[in-house]
Amino acid sequence: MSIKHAILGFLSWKPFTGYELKKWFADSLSFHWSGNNNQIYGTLIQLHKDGLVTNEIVAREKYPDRKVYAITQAGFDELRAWLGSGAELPRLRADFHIRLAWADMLGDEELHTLIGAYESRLRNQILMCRETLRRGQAEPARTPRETLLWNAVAERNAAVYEDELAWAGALGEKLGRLRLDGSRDVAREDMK
Amino acid sequence: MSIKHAILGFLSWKPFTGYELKKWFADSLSFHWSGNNNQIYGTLIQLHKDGLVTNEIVAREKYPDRKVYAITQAGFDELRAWLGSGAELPRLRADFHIRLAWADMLGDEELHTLIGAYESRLRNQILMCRETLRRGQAEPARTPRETLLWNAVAERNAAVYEDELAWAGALGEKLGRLRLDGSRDVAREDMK
DNA sequence: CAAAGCATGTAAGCAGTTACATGATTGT
DNA sequence: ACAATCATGTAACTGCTTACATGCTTTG
Repeated sequence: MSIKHAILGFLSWKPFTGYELKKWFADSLSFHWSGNNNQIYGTLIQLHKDGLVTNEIVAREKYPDRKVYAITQAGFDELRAWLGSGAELPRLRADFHIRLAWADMLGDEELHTLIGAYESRLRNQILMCRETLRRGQAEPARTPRETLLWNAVAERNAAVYEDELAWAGALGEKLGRLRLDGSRDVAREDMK
Repeated sequence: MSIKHAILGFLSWKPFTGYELKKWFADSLSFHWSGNNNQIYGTLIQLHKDGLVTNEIVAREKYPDRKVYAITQAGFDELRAWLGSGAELPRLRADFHIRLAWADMLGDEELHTLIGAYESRLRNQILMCRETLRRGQAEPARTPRETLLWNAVAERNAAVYEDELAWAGALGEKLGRLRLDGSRDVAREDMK
């Protein structure tokens, strides 16, 4: 997977400038791209070379010129072919899980604090996702089916954070129980 | 996040060769790294340069020499410092979700097939995860707490695929319902 | 008057991937 | 005979990231 097809996707909707695409990527919580210039402008140049998009320079007073990109038939065909090809498995890249694998080096307090910090970060992210979802799915919304698809993706994205939060909470509790079942020394340490 | 700290983690357990580490990464379903040579051997060379590991060449009859890497105190300190630092948010990179965002171009049949293919891939992956979990958490298992942590991570990894499958199933149903509520033409198309 | 927005682009670098290269040994 | 395992390493590449560079305009 690369950002290429996502850009073609946006352009299949309507023409955009690099700057506008950048904002879409940067603002989206479901598409996990930073929206950095190098990648977007670079990919657009490549797509243009490959004949998948055309561009038109629109000069304006008082503001910089805009380079408006539009999808070509070849671009449309490429997008459609990609849609039909098999998707990769989803992949949760969770720094935190790698850390946990070696976290037995840490004391109970420290581990507990770490999990707590992770939970609070997750809670914050969930609030943002939920707020975005609540504020409406203005997005494309050209057909009921498209709206359903966009909402499903955004919903699933939020759910991943929520599930992760629930899992972290359950883990914290399990660790607490293990702590009680364990040595009295550990229990005493608990009282600071 | 990079593989650097995961390698230090393994070495904090006991000394390993690059070849052995490679297998750990390649075989793990929870650590999402391919276990390619370039990255592992390269990182080991870097870690050695930085004084975080030592290496000892062990010559053997009939087999190639082994370069056995061991963690140093500096490496241990680095690992511990990293563990204490804040973790990033988890990030589900799902090709399939990006595809769905533009899948309204596809016909009902085609979309249904696509979701079905994704579900079957997920089911397969879940079987593998569950089998690995069932066959026991031999892994490090030096303390009950470490076992708990490793199991929790593996469990969460499997759950992500299961949740994704449930979500995809629910999405398929929603699309089906929308289809019935929609035009008769679509319904007729259904009968092939 | 400073910050944010509009708009394009480049430089440098990190993390990770597949594939190549070598060569003995063991299992099917 | 062929494939897999043991074992180390390199080359070439993709995808993505932060930060830099420019310069005008609008908003706070």
